Amino acid sequence: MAGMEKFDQLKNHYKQLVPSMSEESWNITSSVLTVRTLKKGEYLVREGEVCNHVSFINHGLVRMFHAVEGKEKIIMFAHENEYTAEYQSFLTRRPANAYLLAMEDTELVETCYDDLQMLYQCVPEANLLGRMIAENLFLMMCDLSNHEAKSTIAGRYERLITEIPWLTQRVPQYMIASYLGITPEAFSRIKSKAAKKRSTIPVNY
Amino acid sequence: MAGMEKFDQLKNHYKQLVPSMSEESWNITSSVLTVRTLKKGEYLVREGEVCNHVSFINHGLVRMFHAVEGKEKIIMFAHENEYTAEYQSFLTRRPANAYLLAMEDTELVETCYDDLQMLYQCVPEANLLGRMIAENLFLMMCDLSNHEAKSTIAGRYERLITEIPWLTQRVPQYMIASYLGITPEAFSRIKSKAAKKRSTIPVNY
DNA sequence: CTTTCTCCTTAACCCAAATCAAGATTTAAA
DNA sequence: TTTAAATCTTGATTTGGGTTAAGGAGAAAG
Repeated sequence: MAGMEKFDQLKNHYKQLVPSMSEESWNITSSVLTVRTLKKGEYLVREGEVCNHVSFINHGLVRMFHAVEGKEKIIMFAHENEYTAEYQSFLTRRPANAYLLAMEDTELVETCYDDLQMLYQCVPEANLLGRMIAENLFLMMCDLSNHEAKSTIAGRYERLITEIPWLTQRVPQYMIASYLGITPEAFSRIKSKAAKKRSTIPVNY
Repeated sequence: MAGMEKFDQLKNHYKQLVPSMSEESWNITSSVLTVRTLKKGEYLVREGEVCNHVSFINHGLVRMFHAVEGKEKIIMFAHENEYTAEYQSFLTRRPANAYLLAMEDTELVETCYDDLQMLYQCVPEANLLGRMIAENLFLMMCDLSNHEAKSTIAGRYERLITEIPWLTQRVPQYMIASYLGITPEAFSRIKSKAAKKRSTIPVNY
């Protein structure tokens, strides 16, 4: 079947989570998958719409954000081999609270809501898989909340550049500022202070 | 069996989530449940420990908080007929980032990690149940994050007193302040302003 | 090569909330 | 009931980050 290889990344991901998954279960699963491509700047989901798909990112980069008083507050970034969705809306079937936007040309492998419910009924491994995906999403939210609660902005910045170095390569700084919950100006100040602190280490004349 | 009725609340909760659950599945499940009672002020989990149980609250009240610079930042409250755990630690088997503390004398019905994994293997409905619990936890985190992102402190306070009125009855205000992410002093001022605003409604002389 | 965006930086000023401090009020204990 | 502890309120001061504004550097487009 044409384009079958587009599901390979997702298949690998499934096999990692559930090594015991049968070929038959995979065949049923893959029969409801669809590929979608987005150009840089296109929306996956808009606030107010019901999010009807869970998407696995083959390649590309997506950001999720709230629009608050005309400005955007970025919640998260997602990239290759990760899932993305306004999963709250997807689960509750209620309008999304956030936007999802492709920041680069992006290829997705998607499952729609009804098909996923069908899989939960028909494929024995699906609930296990669904549990692991929900658990992972939950853990991600925890990490987010932990970092926001525990660190100063400066500390969170230090952590970000060491733990997610690719972010600073692929994302402009004003978006990182939004992700940290501050203005670009404040972010700029913090950066220069941090740099100054580093250079305060004693130097020989 | 002595104390069997202590599992009734949890059984009801399961039946609501998974009406099709068989008696046999319930019997296997209940065989790994244990009851624990805590006095007011006792810890369920301390930061740095691995959280080894998921707990269903029969009665009582629990708070979860981060310790940051000697002060506590409250993440959530949990009460009767809700689950509580440092679920991030429970899932990852890594040290907890937060404390869980009984704020009243509390009775819990618990499952330990190994038993739960066994249930996932042996009880067909368990993965479905586990998925629903993880999804619910995820949705709760989303709500939390949404409100923090979208509302002013004053707005979040208004929402709190209308949607969770029992909180103000059972929890001192300085803890509600911590939950909202502000100091008790700031909370006091916001409250008095909000009260003043209400009394500004035209009055006849 | 020059122009035009887009993005980043720096400075001056402002404000909401933190901090510091002192009382007042409520609750629990003795 | 009196005392002690915990909680809540109010005021004065400080401060981190927001806002506004203006200039600079890079990348893309012409």
